Amino acid sequence: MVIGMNTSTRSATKRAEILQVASRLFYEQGYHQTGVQQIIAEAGAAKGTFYTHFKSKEELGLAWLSARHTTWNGWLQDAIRDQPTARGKILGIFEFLGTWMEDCHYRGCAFLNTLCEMPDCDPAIRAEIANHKRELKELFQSLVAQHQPEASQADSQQLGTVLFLLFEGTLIELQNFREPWPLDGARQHVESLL
Amino acid sequence: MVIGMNTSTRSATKRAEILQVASRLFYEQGYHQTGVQQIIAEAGAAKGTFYTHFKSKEELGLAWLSARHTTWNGWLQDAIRDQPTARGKILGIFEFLGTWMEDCHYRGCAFLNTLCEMPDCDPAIRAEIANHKRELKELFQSLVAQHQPEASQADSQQLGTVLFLLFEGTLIELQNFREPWPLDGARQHVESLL
DNA sequence: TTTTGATGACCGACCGGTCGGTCGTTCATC
DNA sequence: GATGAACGACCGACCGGTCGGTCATCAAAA
Repeated sequence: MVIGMNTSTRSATKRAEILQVASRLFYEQGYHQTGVQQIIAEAGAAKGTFYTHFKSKEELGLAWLSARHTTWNGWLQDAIRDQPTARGKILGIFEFLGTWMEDCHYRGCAFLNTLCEMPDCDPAIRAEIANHKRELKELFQSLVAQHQPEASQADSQQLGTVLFLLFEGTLIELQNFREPWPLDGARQHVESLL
Repeated sequence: MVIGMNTSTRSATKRAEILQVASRLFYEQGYHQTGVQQIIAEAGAAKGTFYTHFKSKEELGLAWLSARHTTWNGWLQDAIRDQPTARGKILGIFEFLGTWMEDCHYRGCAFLNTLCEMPDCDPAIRAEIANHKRELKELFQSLVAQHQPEASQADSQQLGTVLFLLFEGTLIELQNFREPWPLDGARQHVESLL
């Protein structure tokens, strides 16, 4: 029993180690710039071990994005959980951009980076990216609906969409310019809208 | 004289052919997904010819973005030139997104794609990308200033920044979802702002 | 006017290295 | 003995880049 757990633990650990190292490298260097050899070297695994856990590099990429979705949403929820109002939560999402950007490893959104990097990738990867962004858009829309309960659903969805698009634009331009003004401009506009 | 011109013409043509083919492939497949071998094969050139005209693949990438800046700005100017008012021009920029997206080869913004693809690239490439976006932001800001001559410069710059960020978010989400709703949402918001 | 030598665009074989992926083997666990 | 995780040598293809050489052009020498 205990030994059996050790076995599966070792296996699970190896797979997890590979995934963890790959996640860091994919994010920091990009998917195409990161080779399987580098991943296994830094994870201390052999080539064969890699391919017992992942049938291809692309499947590892998909596992990375899938895990990243959970991780990133956790960060976001941590950042806005303590905000009592919907308005505070919406502004908190933009504030979160600021703290995230200050991270020395900030390299923008993993999903957008992958989207831009892989024009004709596996449909499963495209779906993972679209799903991540769709959920974020719907978060904005539901928060707007909370903040403006008297508004029509169409109006809430419209404003939520705009906030989402503004967030995405801010995200990408923070990555581009590495300066705080996109966030300042977006924050000010959002405050005036709500 | 004439023969001399033929010589330089032939050279210029070869270089131009390589650059033209590379521009298409870089945009459609991405920079890293496109190899020098494929470029020269489709351009009908030899490896050595490539390296007489470009000292490296990266220099070709820079030449691509530099030319793309001119080309894309030309498209944009063509799209908004006939608009008599600043408001019309601003809305025209967003309309331009729609016609651009309908292009069967639409793959988003070459500059953002390259930014996302190359986290630690040549500073000259980063500068080319930042410059392209800076000019677009300033176009929005100057159009806002024309549209609201009574507003303070700070207010014009603020609104121009927001329009720019909204444009960028729309751009990237059109690429992501390949659906018209991001553009519809952005257009509606811009109309209500102006 | 003809010959010659320098120039440089163009060519394609070739370089070392890396790519993603396979496979036969070892070895711990049950 | 059976199972399967872990290993690492190995595969062909491709990567960006180099290099020796051909040939057309053209200015200078004969």
